[in-house]
Amino acid sequence: MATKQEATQTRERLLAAARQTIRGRGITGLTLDAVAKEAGVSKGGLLHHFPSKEALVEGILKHLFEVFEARVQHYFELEAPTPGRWLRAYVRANFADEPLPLELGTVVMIAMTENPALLGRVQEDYQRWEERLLADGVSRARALVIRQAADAFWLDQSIRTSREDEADRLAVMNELLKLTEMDAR
Amino acid sequence: MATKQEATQTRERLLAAARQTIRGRGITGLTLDAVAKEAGVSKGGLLHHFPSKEALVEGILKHLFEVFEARVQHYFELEAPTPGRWLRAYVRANFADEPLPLELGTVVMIAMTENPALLGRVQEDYQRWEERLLADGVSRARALVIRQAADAFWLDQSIRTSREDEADRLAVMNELLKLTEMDAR
DNA sequence: CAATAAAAACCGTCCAGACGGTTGGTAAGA
DNA sequence: TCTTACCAACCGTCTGGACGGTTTTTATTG
Repeated sequence: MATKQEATQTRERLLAAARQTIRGRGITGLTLDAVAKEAGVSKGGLLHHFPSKEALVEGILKHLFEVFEARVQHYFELEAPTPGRWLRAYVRANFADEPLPLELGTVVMIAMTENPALLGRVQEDYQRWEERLLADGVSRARALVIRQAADAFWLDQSIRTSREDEADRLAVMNELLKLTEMDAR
Repeated sequence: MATKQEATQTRERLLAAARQTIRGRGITGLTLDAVAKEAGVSKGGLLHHFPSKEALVEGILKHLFEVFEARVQHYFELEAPTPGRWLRAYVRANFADEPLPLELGTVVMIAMTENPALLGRVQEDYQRWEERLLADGVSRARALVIRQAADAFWLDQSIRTSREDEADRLAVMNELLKLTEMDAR
């Protein structure tokens, strides 16, 4: 029963449950009890994989970063090898359908306001993206603007109560993609 | 001792204390006890002014929105009456020095993930801005991009550990201001 | 201008449940 | 036999909020 494979599965189930808990119960709803219950695991079991809540938050954070990074990579390969390629991939990854950014934003927020030290540990990844995005053949200021606008997508999407913003979403994405090309350095 | 004026002062002290609590103890650190203690008021006193935690969050939210609105108004009056005037005021308000946006973002986040109904109540204000920003003589897509990028400023600033990003900050702001002018409709 | 009624502005205590985390165990594979 | 993977019960503290009291302000009279 306790094979290594099943252990990893449990770990992933716990991470998935944590994400679901955030989606369903909000920031302060992310508690050990809730996550354990959501995953169908005892709290002791949860604490076996993540020995503290901080460790759990860090786990979610790292996992989401990894998923997001994979997404960027995916879109990068589909993108034409012209200046702004990384930026366009980054934009597309943010505007992809699955609601990853919302959870990512939430967890980043928790970490940010509550445990800056933790955030620092994950920041290396962020730094790597930053460098790629800024050495992408687009002016620094323009690149920063594009990244910021893309980052804010989840925020924006969450504030406006679900109107049929599909058109706007595409419009914003296309505008950002265009901005990567109008400013080749 | 408890004149109407001082009562309002207490209310404002409570709101200030709540903001300070967020800054100092993070999202989950925002508790009634903590706020009351920070304000030097009993918990009963706090609950007199804000009969529930939800009411407190709503109070902070409304207050911050008001402050921000006043800021936008202020910068609007300084701005040249050419297309993109509201957008430029909005950008400047976001990039102003005082660290309002971080708390705003935090509270919006709490409300957003935890109590969407509450957020809806404050959304009228947001809607008003939105309309102004979109009827500003700049194309819709461009306007949306600019607003999003401005919104994300606080997020961005908080994630990157205080490097000397002052130059970047100004660069981003100026780029956004420029983008309001390059796209007159 | 008192006298007084009534409302508003608080305080201090208490509580039931939720919180993060500990402990002592069991079962199974290596 | 030792380690890994888990469970169930439990602990001390904190949580949002209820409650009853007390003091101060305001409104209403005579």
